[in-house]
Amino acid sequence: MRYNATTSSLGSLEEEIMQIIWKEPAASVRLVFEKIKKRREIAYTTVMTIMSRLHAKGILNRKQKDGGAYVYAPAQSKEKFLEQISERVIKNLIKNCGEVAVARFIDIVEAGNFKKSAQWRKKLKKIK
Amino acid sequence: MRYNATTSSLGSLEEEIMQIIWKEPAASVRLVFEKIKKRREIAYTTVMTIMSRLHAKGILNRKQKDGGAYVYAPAQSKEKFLEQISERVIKNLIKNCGEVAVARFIDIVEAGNFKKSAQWRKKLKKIK
DNA sequence: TATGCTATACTACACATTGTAGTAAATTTT
DNA sequence: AAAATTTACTACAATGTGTAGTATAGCATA
Repeated sequence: MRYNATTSSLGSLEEEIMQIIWKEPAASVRLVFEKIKKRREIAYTTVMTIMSRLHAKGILNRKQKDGGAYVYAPAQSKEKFLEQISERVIKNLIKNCGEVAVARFIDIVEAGNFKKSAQWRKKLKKIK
Repeated sequence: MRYNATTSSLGSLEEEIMQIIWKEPAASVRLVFEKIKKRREIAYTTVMTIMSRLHAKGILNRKQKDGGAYVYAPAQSKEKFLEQISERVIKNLIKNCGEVAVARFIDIVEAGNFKKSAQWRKKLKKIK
């Protein structure tokens, strides 16, 4: 276990569940459970606990499907969520590491090849 | 307590101690203890425990001052250390958040004003 | 309507990390 | 040798996360 650390702000199971829910934005515990169960052994209640916690954290919304089981939905789109995390992580990183972080970032982006690189390349260009 | 999260990879006391040691790169527990003690109540052994852990993690080196107390020194310069953290955090962030992180980062840097902004601005320019 | 399946709530435990510090033993200083 | 310091060892609390059992409540069907 362990070694989320440093960024995602979600644990591994939390992450796994969110990935499922973003694809299936109105999911019951059962549904999520079944999907995970296909891959590995896990208890229904484990999934339920995590989804409850995600709800308690405001990451998942839920509503009762006329009296029945809860239907969970992401409180934010995946995009928005990742944006928030990015924002938090980056600001924190810059606060702690300052210029070093900025320099490092540029190097990494320079070196990496991303799918939509054209897009941010354009953005980078704008910064004279 | 708590709420380091997301970046520093060091706890608050660990951080505090490292800041002292980077300024005073050959410090005994006693010295660090005295500095912290000036500001707030803390036990000698608390400082010692953390410095031992920092040593166990490879963040601090130590050597015996001819038989006497340990003298601790940062294993890496502050610069190098921050660089490593930055590297780890950024790569992880990009892995998790991809383009979103890159875009967000650029916006944040654009908006912020840093001391040595000229320096990285020059770097940014190079990326056509 | 009684019974049983399903969902939910509640509770609990393990383990890692970090802050906190006491105690005992070793070593240095006086 | 006595006193003071340093270290090693141990311990505990709080938090976050993964894990899951149990009990209860509610719906569905026999």
